[in-house]
Order: sequence, then structure tokens, then C-alpha cells
Amino acid sequence: MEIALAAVSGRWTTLVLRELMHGPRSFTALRGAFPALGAKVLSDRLRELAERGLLVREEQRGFPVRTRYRLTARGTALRPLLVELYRTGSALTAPPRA
Amino acid sequence: MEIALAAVSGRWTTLVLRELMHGPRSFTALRGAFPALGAKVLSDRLRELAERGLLVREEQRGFPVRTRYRLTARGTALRPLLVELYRTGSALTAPPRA
DNA sequence: CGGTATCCACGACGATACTG
DNA sequence: CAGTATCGTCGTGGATACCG
Repeated sequence: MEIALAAVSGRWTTLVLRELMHGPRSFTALRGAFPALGAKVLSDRLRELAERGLLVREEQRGFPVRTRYRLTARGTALRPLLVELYRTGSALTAPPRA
Repeated sequence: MEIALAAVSGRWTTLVLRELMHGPRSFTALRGAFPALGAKVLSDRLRELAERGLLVREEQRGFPVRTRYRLTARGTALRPLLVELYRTGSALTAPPRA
């Protein structure tokens, strides 16, 4: 559980993962998706996720340099967990039944 | 998702919740279950979980004072999430399939 | 466009000591 | 038995500025 928890921990981590579940995204696209997310934090998070083998960074040659972040199989494996987090969060938000 | 994540965040939180899923436990019983868990951190965690309405603290009169921590309905609602965390963690631990 | 470098604030965690 | 008090450390995250 610690491993799974570490994989999704961090204020922005789940949001970034969720965005990438829809397909590869560029750095700027991710920033655009979350205006409140600073460049440094996004950079930190992406590096961490890459180190955990949950996503890969792909550079396209040319100018300006194009970069895409794509989830790996391990990354997409987190989908059910994200769904469950959403489901449980909704349940907790709903009025407590006594 | 942030709400669900907050509910299970913290190094010991999931473990404590998991232990309480088996039934009410005393402070000392919880300490015994996790020898590496300091009294202060356990105290912090229990207070936080109580504030979130995930468990309740029950005192029995007498000497010495007996205390039990029991999950509420909201607390037990986290079970599927814990299961999913375990499942996902196992999947991530397993050899990466490329 | 796609980042890195610095610095700072805050909260989680841990160790130690003490209490009713 | 069931905690609280205090202190120190570290990681996350935010603000700002700068770079190829």
C-alpha cells in the first residue's frame, strides 16, 4: 500500500496522472490544464513519475523542441486506483449517514 | 480525489485504518501492532481521523482508563480504497511488463 | 517552448521526556 | 494504560527569476 500511495501522493500528482490518462501531453499543455501549478512543481512531479517508471519523456527533434509525456503500462495501471479515489472521495463528500 | 487522498495520506494512516477494519482497538493495541510507530504520531493520526469523522474515541470508566477507537460508517467506507491501494501496490511491485 | 536555480514556508514525522 | 509537550529534521510545494 505504501508503494501505491507513494505513486499517487502529492497535491498535483493525481491530477497530472489523470490528464495523461487521456493521452500524451506536452509540458505546456499540462501547465495550461492546471494554471495554479507552478513550472517547478510540475517539473519535479514529472521527474519523479519518470523515475518511478510511470511515464516516459519523449523529445521530438526540431525547433522549438517538442516534448511529450506519455504514461507507461505501469502508469496506466493506476487508473483503477484513481477511479476508486474519486469514488471514495465522492462518498466522503456526501452527507454522513449518522 | 483530494478528499479521499487526504483521508488515507500519511505513512501510518492506511495501516491504522486497516487494523481498525478488523474491529475496535485500544491505543496500546495499536502501538503493539506497529512497534515503529511513536506515541505522538499515533496520537496525531487518531485525532486527525476523528476530526474527519472516520473514527470515534470511546472511553470506558474505571481505572485504569480504557479507551477504544472504532471506525465509523465513513471510516469503513474506505475499505475498497485500501483494497485497491494494496492491489495496485502489488501490481507496481511485480516485474514491469516492459 | 520547455524547462532549471534559488529561496522560503509549512506540515509530517521522529526522538525524548513527562503526566494523570 | 493512554496519552501530551517539546524540539529538530526533512520533503513538498510555492514564488520569483532566469536559460537554451
